[in-house]
Amino acid sequence: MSFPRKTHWTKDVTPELDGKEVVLAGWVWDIRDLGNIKFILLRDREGIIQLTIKKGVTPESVLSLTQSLGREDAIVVRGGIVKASKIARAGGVEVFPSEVYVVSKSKALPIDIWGGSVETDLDTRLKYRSVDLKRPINSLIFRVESEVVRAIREALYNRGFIEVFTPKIIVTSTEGGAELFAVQYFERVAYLAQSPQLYKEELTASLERVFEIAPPAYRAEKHNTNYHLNEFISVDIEEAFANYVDVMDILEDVIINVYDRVNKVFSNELAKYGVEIKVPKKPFRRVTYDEALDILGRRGGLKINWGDDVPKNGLEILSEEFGEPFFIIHFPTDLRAFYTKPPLDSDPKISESFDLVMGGLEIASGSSRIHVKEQLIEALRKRGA
RNA sequence: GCCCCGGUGGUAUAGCCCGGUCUAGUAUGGCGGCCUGUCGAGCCGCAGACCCGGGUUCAAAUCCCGGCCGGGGGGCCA
Repeated sequence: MSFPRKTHWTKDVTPELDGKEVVLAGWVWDIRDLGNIKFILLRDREGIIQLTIKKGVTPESVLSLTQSLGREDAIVVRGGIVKASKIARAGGVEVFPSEVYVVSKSKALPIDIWGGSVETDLDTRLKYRSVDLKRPINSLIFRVESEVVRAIREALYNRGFIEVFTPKIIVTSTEGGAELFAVQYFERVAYLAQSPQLYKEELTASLERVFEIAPPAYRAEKHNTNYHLNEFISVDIEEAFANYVDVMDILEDVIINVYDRVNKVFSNELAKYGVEIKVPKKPFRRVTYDEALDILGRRGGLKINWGDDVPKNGLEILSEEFGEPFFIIHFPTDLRAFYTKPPLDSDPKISESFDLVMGGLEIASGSSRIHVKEQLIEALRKRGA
């Protein structure tokens, strides 16, 4: 079957186009049939618009065709735009179809995607994931994710970084810590990369500033929380001729650009779900590890031994204290990866390192790297490598 | 792996403690009908379910045992 090419997203059909003709395409979200007048809500990726079918106005062929339409049928519609003050939905615009093409009929859906009184269990939703993704909130999540990644790239390209892609099937651990997934690599065993870290460091020796949005990184840990995954998208950057303070500065730009872009593009849609974006301001607060422990001990009633990592509830207390995103800097050297550079102020127990914390979560970490070969070898020896 | 909780139409649930009144209730979705301005549309009608196996009992959705599946907590981990 042939049908005309889609000319507009539903969100682009605005009252200014009153009297114009458009071709829309999408899925039947809902039908309200009042007999001689019928309203079809058409959904595409960008939103929902109302099609109005009216006896005496709509052509007979369209009238009879729309009799048999059902929810989630895929259709293409040619029609005229009419500015309508009475309708609350779809920006006060309705479309009177002159032609309707049914691309594909839908069966009854196995789950509720309309967000009424029935909330489907996650497990059932995942079973019918392609249907579940029709829910507007899910489509929004994917579109925001895409914008976030675009904003990260934008900020980093502006800072002179280039994007690289490192191997994901590797022979051994690149960073230590988390367990690796083993995979059969022909006649031998290989592992899925947990981090692009060491590749990144090698790349700076020629390309200076690189980043990778790893698709994805793998950690073989049997954790079962909503903030730990076995497979996740990581953003890694590495810069030559720079230290941890320079990197925090870049990170601030990246974070602010992400919030700013998402706010500009999605503030209206997010408001429907009660989400309001606050764009953080530079510079982010920087507290030292020692200060953080002190604050937690005095105001949070949380005692942490020097040398231990700040636990999750500690980060939550500090987030409450500071509100905005903040850095914890100068972690104990032994707490960080072997390539992290000590000493700070000639104290080898303290490193040039930072964590970025937002909303009680550690969302990024970084450090100056050791650039003297002998020190690197020494650091590896200390860890028993 | 450990502790706790649960599995009833497509979906989400009530009923289970205290077995019979369950011919299993409700909402939503589906199907059919009515309505020329709906927007969580409304109204009328129809179809649709007790996870599997065993046991107790005159009688099991309901009680007991086993299995399978799912949820929550905590542990490890970023």
